[in-house]
Amino acid sequence: MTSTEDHFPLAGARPTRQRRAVATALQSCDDFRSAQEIHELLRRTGENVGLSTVYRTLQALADNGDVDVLRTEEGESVYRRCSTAHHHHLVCRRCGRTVEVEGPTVERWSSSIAAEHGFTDVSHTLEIFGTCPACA
Amino acid sequence: MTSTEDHFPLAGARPTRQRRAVATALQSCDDFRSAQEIHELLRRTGENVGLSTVYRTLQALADNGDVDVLRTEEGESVYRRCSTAHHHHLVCRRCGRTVEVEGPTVERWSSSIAAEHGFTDVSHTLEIFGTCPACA
DNA sequence: TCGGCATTTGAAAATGGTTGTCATTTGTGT
DNA sequence: ACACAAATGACAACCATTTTCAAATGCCGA
Repeated sequence: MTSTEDHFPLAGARPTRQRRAVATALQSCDDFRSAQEIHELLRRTGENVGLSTVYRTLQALADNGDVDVLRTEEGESVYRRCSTAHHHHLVCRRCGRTVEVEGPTVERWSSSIAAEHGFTDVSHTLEIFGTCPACA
Repeated sequence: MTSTEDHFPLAGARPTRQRRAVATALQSCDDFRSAQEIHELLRRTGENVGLSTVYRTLQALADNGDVDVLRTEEGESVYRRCSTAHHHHLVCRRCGRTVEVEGPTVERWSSSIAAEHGFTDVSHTLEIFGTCPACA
C-alpha cells in the first residue's frame, strides 16, 4: 500500500490512463452523461481515449455497481456516479440535471403488490422525468 | 353513426387494412411484443404489412394511449394492448407474463417529489420485475 | 360515379448508438 | 529486461428504428 493508492473503483481491472480518465470524468459530473458525451469531454480535456474504450469502461463500471445507468426516453444509455444505497432519480429531460431521491413508500408498495400476485425475487425500476426550474 | 361503427382505436387516422391488422394482432396478444415480432406475426398470418408501417402504426397507437410501450433491457421497444387508465406493470422476467397494476400512492409520491424540487411537466416510468408463481 | 388530392404505404437507404474485430500497445509478474 | 495476458483504438459490422419518395389508396365534393 503505497502513497499512490487511490482506491480506484475497478475490481480486478488494470488501472490504465484511459480508465482513470473515464472514472475521473464521471466524478466531475453531477448528471447523467452518455458514453459519447464522456468521450467528447475527455477529448476536449486533452485526454484522448477511444470511443470503444469509453463504452467498455462505462459498462465495466456499471456492472461493478460503481455507476448508475439508465436509458433516456430516446433509448440512449447514460451514466452517473452514484451512492451505494438503493435510490431513484429525478431527471431533467432537457439538461439532464439529476436529483437522487428515495422512496421507502414505493419500495414497500412494489413488494406488496408483487407478493399479492405471488411474484418472488422482485426488483423494480423507477425514474421520474420532468423539466427542472432552470429549464422551464 | 352507421352500424359499421366499430370503435377503431385510431384518432383521426384512416382505418386502412394495415392499421386494422396491426391493431388486431395486438388484441390477440397477451404479452409485450416488439414491432418486428408483430411484423413477423402478420406475415405468417398472410396479412402483408410493411415493417415501416408496423412501426408507424405502433407509434401512433402508443401516442394515442391505445397501447403500452416499454423498453426491454436490451433497448428494444415492446408494445401491448392496455386499459386506458394510467397503470404500471408487474412482469415475469422469465415468461413475460404481465399483470397491470395501479399505484395511486406512487403517482402522488412522484409528483410531490418533483414539485418539491421545482420540476414541472413530470412523467415517470415504473416497472416491477419478478418471477411469477408458475415460473418459481 | 368520377376526379382530384391529401394521406398512407413500403422498399430501400440512411441514421445512430452500440458492439465486434484484430493488429498494436501497455501493464504486470518473473 | 522478458514474456504474455489484458487493454486499446481505428474501423467495420450490427441492428432497431427512421426517413425518403414514388406509387397506391381512402375520402370527399361535384
